[in-house]
Amino acid sequence: MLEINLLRSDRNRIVKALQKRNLPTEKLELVDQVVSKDDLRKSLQTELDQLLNQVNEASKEIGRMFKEGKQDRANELRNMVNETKQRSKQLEEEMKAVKEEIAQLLLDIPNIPHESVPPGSNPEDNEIYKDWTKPFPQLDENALPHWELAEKFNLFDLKLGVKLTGSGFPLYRGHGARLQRALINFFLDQAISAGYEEILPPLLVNEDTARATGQLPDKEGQMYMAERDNLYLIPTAEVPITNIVRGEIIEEAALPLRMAGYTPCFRREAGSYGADVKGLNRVHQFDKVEIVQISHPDRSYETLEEMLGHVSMLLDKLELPYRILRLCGGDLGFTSALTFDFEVYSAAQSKWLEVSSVSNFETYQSNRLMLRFRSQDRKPQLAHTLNGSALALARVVAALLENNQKEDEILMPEVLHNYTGFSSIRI
RNA sequence: GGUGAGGUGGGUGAGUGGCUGAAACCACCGGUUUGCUAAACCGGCGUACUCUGAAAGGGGUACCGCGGGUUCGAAUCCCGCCCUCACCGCCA
Repeated sequence: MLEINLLRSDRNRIVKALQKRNLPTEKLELVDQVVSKDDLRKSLQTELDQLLNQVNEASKEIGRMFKEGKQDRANELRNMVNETKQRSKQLEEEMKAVKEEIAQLLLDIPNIPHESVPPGSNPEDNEIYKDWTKPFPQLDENALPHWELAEKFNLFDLKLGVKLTGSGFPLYRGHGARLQRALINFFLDQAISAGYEEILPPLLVNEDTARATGQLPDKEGQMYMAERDNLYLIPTAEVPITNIVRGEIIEEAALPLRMAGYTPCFRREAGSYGADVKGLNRVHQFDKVEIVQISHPDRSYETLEEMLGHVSMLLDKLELPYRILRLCGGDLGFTSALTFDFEVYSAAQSKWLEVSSVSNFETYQSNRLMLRFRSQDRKPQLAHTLNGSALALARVVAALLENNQKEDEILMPEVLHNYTGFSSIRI
């Protein structure tokens, strides 16, 4: 959520920045609606506070009267207070309603794009922030896409996944399973040496948690739910990890907080069929190591750079061709101020696959989370939150398999040898 | 799942209807003292909203797990929920 005070004090800049997202004009009008609703809220607040003050004062007086034995005067006051209370009850209800309306409106206003976000409405307008300049892997004419390699080398089985669960739930086996485990460990080790604290969070979260990071109410349909217990399967480790600091006030000296965690991720992802969802390109369950930072507002863009560096380093070590995109206004996530996507080139499909998304949410998340830090002048202030995938496994695996295939084996990048226990996959 | 006890500020913990936004102690911050450190002493020390003020500040309201209720008045009484601990049951 955006802060109302910001909408109030910097209205024109915000509306202008929001235009980059290609919002329909009625969305832009929400800004003014929120502010005027909030004006109403303020005046109700003032009036209500005054009434309650009257009640409090009178109640004290009644106590005194009783002590002094002035029953009549006390009863008089009692009647007066009862009247005042009726009015204050009304006001309270009005207040509650107005507050809910404001909250609802705020939920519909996306984050303000960073000034560097390019205008544009669809993925073609994303800016190539860093392109791949070296040659792509040269494959044989009869090179196979990863889902065929999987069959040939017995690495994962989508049909078995269907048998056990349903489509989009891959079952990895043999070298395929070991490669998953190797990548997870590799990514975690890299995060730890970059100073992240390793977190192994719960995979199911309650409603409060899902709400605080914005999965509810907007993306309710994207999550699997355990209805009997009112719990949600996490779509990303971002949800439990960011919620660790929900409602906290952190000492400034402790910033930045660096946390990283491996979890499976569950996504319902209704819709969309065809080539884009073949093999491991898009699945309902996949593994991911997520990195999260809680940063000082003055330094959050340095933090973002640092995280980009971390993800680049991982891909360099895996020897995968990749490019970095700066998302345009139209493609930018609802809650993000600036997002960079990492795409890996999967040579047999001749396709760029998104393997990481690194974002700075500025105070948009922390405002909802009530996540603050104590600044030098002792005043609590909203912190900035950032996160990124480092990395999502399924598509990395797709690219590794496709790019490194030889006639009767698939070579593993050197950095993984100690993790996999093998340097190539053979039949 | 059953029974019992309990959830108070950063921590320990007092508080069973008005004088309690909350004692005391610890931690923390500022000061005095001191060659330095420590001790001692003095002072400060929650959050949100709101009004007022140029600001410093001052006033008000709410918050003692969460939500409702009783009452002129609730941390304190009543109801529902959540959670923690102990014992029993079950269990990787």
